Amino acid sequence: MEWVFKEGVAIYTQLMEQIKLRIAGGTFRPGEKIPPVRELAVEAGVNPNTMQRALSELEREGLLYSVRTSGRYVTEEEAMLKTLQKSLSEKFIQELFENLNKLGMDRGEIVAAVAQWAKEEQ
Amino acid sequence: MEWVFKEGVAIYTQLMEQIKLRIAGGTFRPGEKIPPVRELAVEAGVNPNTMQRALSELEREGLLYSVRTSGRYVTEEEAMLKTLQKSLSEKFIQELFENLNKLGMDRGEIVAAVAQWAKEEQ
Amino acid sequence: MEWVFKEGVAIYTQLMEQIKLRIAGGTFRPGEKIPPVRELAVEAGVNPNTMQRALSELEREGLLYSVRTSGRYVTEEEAMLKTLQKSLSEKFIQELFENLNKLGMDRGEIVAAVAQWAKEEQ
Amino acid sequence: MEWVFKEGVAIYTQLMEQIKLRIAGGTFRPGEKIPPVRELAVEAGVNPNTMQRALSELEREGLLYSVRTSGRYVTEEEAMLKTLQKSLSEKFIQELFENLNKLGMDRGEIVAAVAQWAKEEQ
DNA sequence: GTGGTCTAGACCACC
DNA sequence: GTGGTCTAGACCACA
Repeated sequence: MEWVFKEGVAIYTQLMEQIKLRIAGGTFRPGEKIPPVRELAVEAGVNPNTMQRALSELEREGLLYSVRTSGRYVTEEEAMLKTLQKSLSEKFIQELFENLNKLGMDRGEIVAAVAQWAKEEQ
Repeated sequence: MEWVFKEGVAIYTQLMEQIKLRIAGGTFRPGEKIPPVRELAVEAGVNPNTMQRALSELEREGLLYSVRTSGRYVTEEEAMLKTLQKSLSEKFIQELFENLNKLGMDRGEIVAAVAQWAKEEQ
Repeated sequence: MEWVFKEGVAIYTQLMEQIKLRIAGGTFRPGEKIPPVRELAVEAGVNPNTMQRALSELEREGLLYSVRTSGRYVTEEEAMLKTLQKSLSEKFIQELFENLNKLGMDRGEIVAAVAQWAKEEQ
Repeated sequence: MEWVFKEGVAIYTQLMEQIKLRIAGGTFRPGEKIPPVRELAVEAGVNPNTMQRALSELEREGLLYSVRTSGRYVTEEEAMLKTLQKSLSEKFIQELFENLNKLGMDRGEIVAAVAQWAKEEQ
């Protein structure tokens, strides 16, 4: 995974997004331990405090929980993970519609184009 | 339009993307004159040289052409614009599939979700 | 107001408590602007980041809100402030009962002692 | 009992307070031997000299007395213990009034709130 | 070695 | 000058 940040958007927010993706995508599985703060910070090329903040916020949202002296773990609540997947996928789809709308495509055309793409690509 | 840049990606490349969007989306119409380099540079909060490079590259790609002492214009070649729209929309669609694949969705599910979204949102 | 901290309890938590007291006690009135982070930090003899964290948490709790480039303000929601007062006063009373229980006094004795104190002191 | 200290207040003073609480609360009973200095010091996570000072001061106040080669004992004078209990409880009550005054409650309200609390809590 | 906290100092956007 | 963010580096408690 490559970490590319956008200027003008708080880095810790973007870190949260990336980690959410890993959770929703199954790179970090329910109940599993995730790498220590410092390791994730190094991987992302970011100060440990910044990564710490991102993880703390995710903890507050209930996606992670931390065990003192042991590590951080992904929540085991299926409902929460389902919700996360749903919200992320809807976000992506919404962005697609916004972008393609800008290109002058209407709903029908977008749905058709997506279906076509799915059929053509191997 | 807001300009948000990604760290670690050449800015002129990102400028090109944004301008392509404006052309494909009709903000800059075929045959129309686009704002002067300096104006675009100020708007984007970027050095005029950087914007200049982005525009030159777009000229090389044939999307723009410049008329000495007059300014830069959007190409009038319909085919080129069609191609641009097509490539941009395919890029967006491809990204959608990549992202939703990460979330564990297969093609069928993605197409269904997109169709569903188009139906539900007012 | 003197700032005395307890070892073994996160300072930012104690800062939150003190500021809550000021809000509930009317030192910081509803809708009013509170002093800037840096000023409060100096007053408390604490790093600005620490005070910042305390204030951010209070914001998350809804007791404060911040206006960029202007300052931080106390919420105007009466209900929230009422709740704060209630919870603080109950906390104090509960602590009193705990302490006096340790001294071997039962409820009746405690209530009597409090009533007595109120009568005697000028 | 957990030992939590306040920064900016002499530790031996705080140790005295805690030990007074144990005496008044009956953890250390009249005439009983209390644990050796070193043990108390370890328990409190404090230098033995500091604990020694706290105990000496309590001796000066008459709450403890030491028997050479044997150890330290809690005083058996009932009057003294009664006084201690009284002063501690009054201190707690006074603090309550101070805190609730800050919240804008007057004496009547405070007494009422305390009585109410005693009635409601199981 | 883990998460958690704190400090010191810096930079940014906004007005 | 305001709030907000980020870095670098340090210390702590816990097991």
